[in-house]
Amino acid sequence: MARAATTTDVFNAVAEPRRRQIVDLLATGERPVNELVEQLQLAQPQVSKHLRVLREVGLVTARDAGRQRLYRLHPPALRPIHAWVAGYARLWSERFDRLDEVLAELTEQGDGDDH
Amino acid sequence: MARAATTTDVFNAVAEPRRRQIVDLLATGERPVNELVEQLQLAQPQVSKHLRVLREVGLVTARDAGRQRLYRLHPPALRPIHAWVAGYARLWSERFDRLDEVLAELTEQGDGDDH
DNA sequence: TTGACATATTCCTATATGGGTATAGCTTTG
DNA sequence: CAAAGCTATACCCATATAGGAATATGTCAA
Repeated sequence: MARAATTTDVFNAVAEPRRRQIVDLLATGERPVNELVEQLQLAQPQVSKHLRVLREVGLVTARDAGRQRLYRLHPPALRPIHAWVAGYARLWSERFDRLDEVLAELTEQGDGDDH
Repeated sequence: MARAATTTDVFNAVAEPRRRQIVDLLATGERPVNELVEQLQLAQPQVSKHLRVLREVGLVTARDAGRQRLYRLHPPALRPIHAWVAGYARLWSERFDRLDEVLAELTEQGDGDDH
């Protein structure tokens, strides 16, 4: 067999540097493909393809605005990654041991929303 | 061009499900390839190959023990991923807003070690 | 030393991209 | 309606795997 499809897994989607760049660019807010192309110094078709992947894993959403299409970041899609890595964070920093406690407390208090 | 080499990037190394499984198995402690093969239900050569990738990105270290080779997890290698994702964590949970403050405080106090 | 174990490599194959280029599909403007 | 602007797709190509199978390498046991 070959590799697993990147399109169905957030880990894979984000493993591609360009796509991480796109995510970073969208961190500040909605952006048209147009602008991403410019910032990334990459051909428009390539950018559209990366956006497609990001859309399929739920990391971004699109909205039509005239002849442009505005893309917006959807952070919650990163949750699986965060959840996985966070489990190891305390293994390299003692600070996170105390953090576990803090988190536990905060969790009891209120509930964070999902997207 | 084609894809970037998975062997030089932790994000890519961990994008592969099997390799994440290996990391998880090593989370509890040192393990011989032998045992990983059994747990993963995967052929030995494949496991050795995945271990090679993990070794090259610094996620695991190996130690010879008789005819076995014991692999040990090296969590700090996950730092880049954690750093990147953590930045987005507060975007899906308000709890993390307060967490930012807590982190800032803890950072001032003492410094965590690196591996 | 020979044979059983435990791992790492090598070679081969099918497949999933990532980028390049051309083009189709829409929308707005003149 | 025609021209121009903005995106998404369709193809084509080179390349990096992930697995499979066989084999090389190194170590311990009889």
